[in-house]
Amino acid sequence: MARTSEKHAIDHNGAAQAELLSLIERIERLEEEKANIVFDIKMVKTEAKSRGFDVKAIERLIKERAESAEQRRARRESEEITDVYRAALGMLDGTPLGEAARQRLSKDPEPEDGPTPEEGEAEAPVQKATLAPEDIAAAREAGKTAFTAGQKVIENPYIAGDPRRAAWDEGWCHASGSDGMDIPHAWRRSKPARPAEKPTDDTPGKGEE
Amino acid sequence: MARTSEKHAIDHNGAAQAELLSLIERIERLEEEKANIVFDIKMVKTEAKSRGFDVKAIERLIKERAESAEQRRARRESEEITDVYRAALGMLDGTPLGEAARQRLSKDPEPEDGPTPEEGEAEAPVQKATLAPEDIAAAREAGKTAFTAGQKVIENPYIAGDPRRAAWDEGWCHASGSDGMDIPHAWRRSKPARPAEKPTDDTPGKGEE
Amino acid sequence: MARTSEKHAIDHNGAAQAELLSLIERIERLEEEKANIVFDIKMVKTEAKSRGFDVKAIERLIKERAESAEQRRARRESEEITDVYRAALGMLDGTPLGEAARQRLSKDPEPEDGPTPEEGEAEAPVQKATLAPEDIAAAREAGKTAFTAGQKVIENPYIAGDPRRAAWDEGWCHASGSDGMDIPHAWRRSKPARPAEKPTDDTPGKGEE
Amino acid sequence: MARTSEKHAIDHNGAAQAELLSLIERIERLEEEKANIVFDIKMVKTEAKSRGFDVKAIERLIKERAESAEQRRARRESEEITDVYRAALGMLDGTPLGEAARQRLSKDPEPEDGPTPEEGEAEAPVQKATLAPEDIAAAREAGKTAFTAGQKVIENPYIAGDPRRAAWDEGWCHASGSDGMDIPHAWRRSKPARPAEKPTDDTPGKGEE
DNA sequence: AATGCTCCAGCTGAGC
DNA sequence: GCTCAGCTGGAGCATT
Repeated sequence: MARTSEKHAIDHNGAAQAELLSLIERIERLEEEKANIVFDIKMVKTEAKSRGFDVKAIERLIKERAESAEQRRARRESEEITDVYRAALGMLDGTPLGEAARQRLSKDPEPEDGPTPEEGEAEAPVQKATLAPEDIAAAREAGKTAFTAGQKVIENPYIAGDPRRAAWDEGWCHASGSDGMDIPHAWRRSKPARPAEKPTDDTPGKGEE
Repeated sequence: MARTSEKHAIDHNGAAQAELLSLIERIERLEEEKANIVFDIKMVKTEAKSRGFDVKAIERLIKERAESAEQRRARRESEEITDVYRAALGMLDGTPLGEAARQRLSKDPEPEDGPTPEEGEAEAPVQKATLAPEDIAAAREAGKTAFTAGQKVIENPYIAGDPRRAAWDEGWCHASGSDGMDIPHAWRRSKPARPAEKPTDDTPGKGEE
Repeated sequence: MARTSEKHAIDHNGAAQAELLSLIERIERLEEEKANIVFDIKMVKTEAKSRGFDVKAIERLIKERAESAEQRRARRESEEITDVYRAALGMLDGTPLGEAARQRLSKDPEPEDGPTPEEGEAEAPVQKATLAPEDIAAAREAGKTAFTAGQKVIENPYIAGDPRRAAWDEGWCHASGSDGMDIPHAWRRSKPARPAEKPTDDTPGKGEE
Repeated sequence: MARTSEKHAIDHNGAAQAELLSLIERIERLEEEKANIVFDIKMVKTEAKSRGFDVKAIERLIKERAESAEQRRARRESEEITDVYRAALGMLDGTPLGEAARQRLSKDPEPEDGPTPEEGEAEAPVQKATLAPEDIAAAREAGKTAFTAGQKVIENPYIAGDPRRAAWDEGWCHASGSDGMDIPHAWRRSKPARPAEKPTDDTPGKGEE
């Protein structure tokens, strides 16, 4: 320990140790902060749960919100394809096709043959391209109005595949949230007695010829 | 196991070592087999990809097929709730509500007040309970017929929330697979030119007043 | 689009579905096999535990045994460095330096100044290079003899840093295993504090040799 | 959004949405902070690497430093047992037994037969219990002195199993760090090619108390 | 090609 | 006793 008289002994020699220690302590400090934050997150989730929200759903939403446009596109596409495959394997049981999968399936296999002129009939099956933004906006407003008028969300007049369907939904939901009364029941995690649970046909014969 | 008269060397002493070694070798053998299988799985996935399938979607399906009834129920519910929340936050942008979420939202907030008599109007919004299995089956057949007749999948006559909608879908899809021609284009992973992509406005202002 | 009567209808159409289903089922089959093996591995580990072995240690050994030479070298070096750092931070508390770290630390800081001729004194601190293989072998034999003579493993005459120290250890250990009686006590997981750990007999059936 | 005169306007309607959004945003905020910290940690590690430290070793040390006493004990024991097993399988090749494993192996197989009176001979194989703290301290000082006198770390006079061995090591290492000159060569990751690692002295500020 | 990063499943320890 | 959160280990993926 003697080591002569320099004052700067300690801050010079052993520089490597000091450096190492410094690095380690910096990391430890950061790890501690991180642990705090992780704890906070857990607390918020606990709170959410205690208020009746589905934490898993919240987590999924947060993930979606964080997605970049490209990631979102990729996820959407993958989900659509899953729907298509699911339909192919006869696994729909009870769950209708998602809209996007519907669109994908309805795509003409030989699109290069030209446009599909029969598009444009009855109710609303309109090509996205042919709809003006104001049509979309109108549908949104219609949805709001519908909610105000007491209509149900399932009374959306647009059929699947029509972009106005989504817009109407949004309008309805928005109105239900900010203009109507609180509709907490639909928001909460249901957990209603779990009436059936058992007699469900467990893992049915997957057989599919 | 003989272990008779020998100087008790190899088979007795070192019993612990032998035991240990045996255990380790058994595990190693199993690990090797496992590695082989993992490799095989990877190969199959590679093959699937090379044939144009979306491996991620396949993995999702395999997971679903392996689910127990309870797990399936839980997953479904969580997905529904996610939809509901997504709608609440105005994140639908382009994706209409899923059917289940629609049902959930349309549930009367005070179901204990009695049945909802106004149910039963126009097109097809029928309560699941009131539909006989033969109705479902009929819808399925109708779907098949519709496909044969050249109708598109988006022309499903049943509105969202009607269980026959899913049945019709299944019929249509089934027919499209086994009675129609092969429709590979819709099945394959699209990757079609990615026409837009471009100035993608990543993480747009999430602003939703 | 219809395309009705071709002969190759069934074996062509739905080809994509059939292909998809085939791929999925192949994967499922493999996954099942994998699950079986994973289960077997778990069983063996359970057995090992029930016989008093430390499963974590066994896993570590299996990993080491699977290592390539290069991986082994890398792991060793990283461990040495950890020792060196640990020493630097005064974290040795009770654990002496590992041999390798000792070597590393004893390396002359300025190796370019020339060889370190002062190497070769007293007890045994001999350079690896200067030791003939027969010296190593002799040390190994000495270890065996020492065990037979009732010496303890801590009576290894070679000092740290001498490669013969390891050889002697190996000889001693080998003798303790194959020439002596089984010495199970040292092999078993000690659990000294909690003397009885209750009459717990986890996974009971599993024979206790 | 109007929300003017209703009594149950802001604090009632849309309450669930607002609540949900609030929760989600709180989590997002925290996640963002967390991401920042994770990034910082990565940066520090990168810096450490660029200064020649072995990041993996640093991570290991941080983990050890964070361990509770019980965890530390458990880890130590598991490592010892690994050594013992390794020896049993003849995997020592080149690596002598660790001290702890040595101790464990030297434990009398039948401790219940009575105390081991032959303990206490020649050089230093002293029971921990019989060593006074001052003996340990003395060994530590001896280690320091030895370093000052130019001795090598491998010249530790205490044999394996003697607690003073570790103390001597600590003294030596401490002296090598704080009283000697910096001995960076032994500290650095050995990458022998890059002899100097530049005069890099990034981010010097970092308090060196 | 090799490395590092990220995600995911499976396991373990706590807590109601 | 059961669940559940945290964690470790591994596989896949992107990058250089």
